[in-house]
Amino acid sequence: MADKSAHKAKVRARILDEAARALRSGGTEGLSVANLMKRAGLTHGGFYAHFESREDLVVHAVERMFEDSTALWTRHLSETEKAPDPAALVDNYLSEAAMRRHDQGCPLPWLSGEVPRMPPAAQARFQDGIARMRAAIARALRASGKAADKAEALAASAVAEMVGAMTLARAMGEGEDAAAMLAVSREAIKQRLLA
Amino acid sequence: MADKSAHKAKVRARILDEAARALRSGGTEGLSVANLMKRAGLTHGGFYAHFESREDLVVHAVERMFEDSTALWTRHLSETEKAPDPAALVDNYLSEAAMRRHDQGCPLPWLSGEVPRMPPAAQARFQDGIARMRAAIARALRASGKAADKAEALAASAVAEMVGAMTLARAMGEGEDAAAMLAVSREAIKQRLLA
DNA sequence: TGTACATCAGTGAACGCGCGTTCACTGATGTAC
DNA sequence: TGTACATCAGTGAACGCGCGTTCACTGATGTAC
Repeated sequence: MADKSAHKAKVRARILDEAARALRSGGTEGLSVANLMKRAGLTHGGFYAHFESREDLVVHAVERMFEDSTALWTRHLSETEKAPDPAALVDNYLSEAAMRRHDQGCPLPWLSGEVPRMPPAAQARFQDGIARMRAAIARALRASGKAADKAEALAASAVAEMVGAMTLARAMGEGEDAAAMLAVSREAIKQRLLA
Repeated sequence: MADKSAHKAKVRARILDEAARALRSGGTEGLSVANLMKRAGLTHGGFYAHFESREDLVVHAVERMFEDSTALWTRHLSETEKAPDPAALVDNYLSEAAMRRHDQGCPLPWLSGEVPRMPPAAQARFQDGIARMRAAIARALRASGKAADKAEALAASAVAEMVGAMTLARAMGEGEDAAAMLAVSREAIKQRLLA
């Protein structure tokens, strides 16, 4: 029985991984149950052993995307720095590598435009994810000596520009113009945060 | 004949208006030919007298959205100011009224996440729209005394934060938190632009 | 001015297709004795 | 240890539905004479 449920959890995780990938590249509407299950190496009927409905899947896939994103962020910080460095966060988030990675990373630039049309539970995940991202940056700013209220406002503004810049860079086709857009925003944000 | 083609142009415009509305509230996938034509007061078969395909419609609807947005912008400026004032642009773009208007305004916060999946011709409209928006702000900054290279970088950063802040505010549910997000970004951007 | 004809925007039935979901089933695995 | 039974992840055919697109048609309008 332990084996059986461990197997089930693994398969569920595989489905969620594929769902996250599909959501990033195709948006909410680009994810179909049949395609998803084929990519996970199963047939479509088996889907309902793991999720109540397609909507239920979307909610959990969004949750998973934020968990992955947070994990990536945390790992990157603990590998490179002792104390979280706001500038490193920004450079990492707005790197060209992050722009071109379509299988990992923060869901906001991919999906935030669709949030108002998502199921309420998924909307809640996004609102939570936005709040966590702001809090993480605010924390890093306070650790580097900023006053609490200044840190909150700076963090909110930084998150807005990071999400906007990444979204626009991808909309611009991920070429030279897009890379230049990222570079401009990296510098603008860091200048504000370190001032 | 003049009457007939004037009529056709009017109907085409009505279809495009409804398409723009549908795109804003439902994204690219939320627009169906049958629904659209019903809203325009026609039956679905007649669609192909006006557009080659659904894809062709999306391209023209995006074009129309940018035209509307530019017109709104221009009208607002000429009504309220002689010379374009960067601060007024920002306040206008990131107003709570703009956040809650779902039938007008800039297509970027609604659709920029979907651009990479749009037909190439629609992508080109977006890239053009982004460039125009940056150029308009840069022009206003130069007019208010900024050096040309500074103006370009400031404008790019401002556009990124404006699009990001509006997208996030809508994702946050358009309530108090969302309004606060807009207020923080308005102040952050204006401080940079006017410094 | 009046009549015959051509044009073409718009109608509505029909098409093939992929979608989310259901369901009777299979067969490997875990449990009870 | 060996056998009988229960569980349940996964299969694959089938469902009803809305989609984009096609097409034969209608009927109002504009043109030619």
